[in-house]
Amino acid sequence: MNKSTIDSRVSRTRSLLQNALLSLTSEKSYDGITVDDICATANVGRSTFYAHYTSKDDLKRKGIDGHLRDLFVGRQKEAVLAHRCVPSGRRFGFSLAMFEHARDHRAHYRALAGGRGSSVALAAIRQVIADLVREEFASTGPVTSAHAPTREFSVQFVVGAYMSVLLWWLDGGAKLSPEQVDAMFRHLATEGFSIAS
Amino acid sequence: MNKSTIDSRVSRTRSLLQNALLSLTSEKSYDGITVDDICATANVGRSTFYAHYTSKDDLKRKGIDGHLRDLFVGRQKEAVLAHRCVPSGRRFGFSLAMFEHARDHRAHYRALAGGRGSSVALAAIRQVIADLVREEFASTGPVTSAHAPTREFSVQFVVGAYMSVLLWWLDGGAKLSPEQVDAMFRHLATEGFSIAS
DNA sequence: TCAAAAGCAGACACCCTGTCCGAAACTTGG
DNA sequence: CCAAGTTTCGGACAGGGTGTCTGCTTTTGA
Repeated sequence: MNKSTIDSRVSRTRSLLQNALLSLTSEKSYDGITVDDICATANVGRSTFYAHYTSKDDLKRKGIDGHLRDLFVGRQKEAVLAHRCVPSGRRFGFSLAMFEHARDHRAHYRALAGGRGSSVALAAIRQVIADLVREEFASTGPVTSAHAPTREFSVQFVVGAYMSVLLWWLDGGAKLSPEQVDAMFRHLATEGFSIAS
Repeated sequence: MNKSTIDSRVSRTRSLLQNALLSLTSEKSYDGITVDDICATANVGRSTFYAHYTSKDDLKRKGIDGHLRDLFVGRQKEAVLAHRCVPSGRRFGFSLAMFEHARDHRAHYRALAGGRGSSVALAAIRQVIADLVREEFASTGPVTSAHAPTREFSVQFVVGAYMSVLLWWLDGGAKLSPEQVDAMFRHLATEGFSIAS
């Protein structure tokens, strides 16, 4: 049997488990969900669960990774491409794509990152963004300035700001368009609050 | 016996438990700490624990309430005062005071906000900062710009960035001085990542 | 068709939680 | 100082979740 092809049973099981977790998350808090709950909802044996994932967090993490990959592997290419085609013109190329994606999958985001419990999901999303930012900083070179913020400091700054406005935007119902929040974010990030009145 | 006076054994026990949780939080993640760990560290019987608190979270909550009060109610006044003394010259006046405060009470912050889990404490701290920022924006007037970020958007942006670098700084052992991180934060916040090479 | 891969149920040991109890230790008012 | 009232302690207990393992059944794909 070819190792590279995935047994249909495997993908079926994983899909069932992922969906089960997703649907359960909208019913109760993440912490309150047990592996048993997930298996019962998915109609999958508990031992089978552990044959695929090492823990509940693992399931969630892999699920998020997968979803984010879908979101980005397709999208990000565009975004990354966009900012690379205009290397000096468009910083934070991930921004717009991410906002759009968040709006399109608002329910997902709510379930995974919403409320307060699921710190795992938030951390995962944060991780993805942090990687994107680091990559961008690496390609555009470090920020040169008088006060010389550390590279990592800059990353934390941007990621924190981004996550904050992203969640705020979603919690508020995403009334502004992705383009609007993207513009505002990019403006503050590049220009800052300079009193250049 | 007067009900209002507290048995010395009671206050002793509670203090021991609070301190135990505090010191344990700097060793391992909050989730990884068990009631047994706390009791062992505090040299308190497990049944005694449950005579005072209903759960680990209860212990944390009651501790946070007390500590946050101590930490902020007194200090916050200073911080607010500080930025009012130099209203136009120094944006984000809370920044330095907050960094210093965080360093001085690092153990406390770790325990209260450490890792990522304890959303309760994080939310409380975040709230305090958000209020300070809002107040500052209100006094210095809105940011005028082409892309016109919402007032609240700006608040979320700054608070998110601040919390992010604050936690990053603390998690890394607070090796940089408060003055340094303050300078870096203020620089990025006011100037942004403008490519003004 | 048939061997390999995956699924399943259930048992197991382990850990953590929260409750309860009686005995021992302590605090405090008289 | 003493005795009553409290608190603490340690251990036992049931309940529930975790993660592993095993033998058996089903499904897959060549």
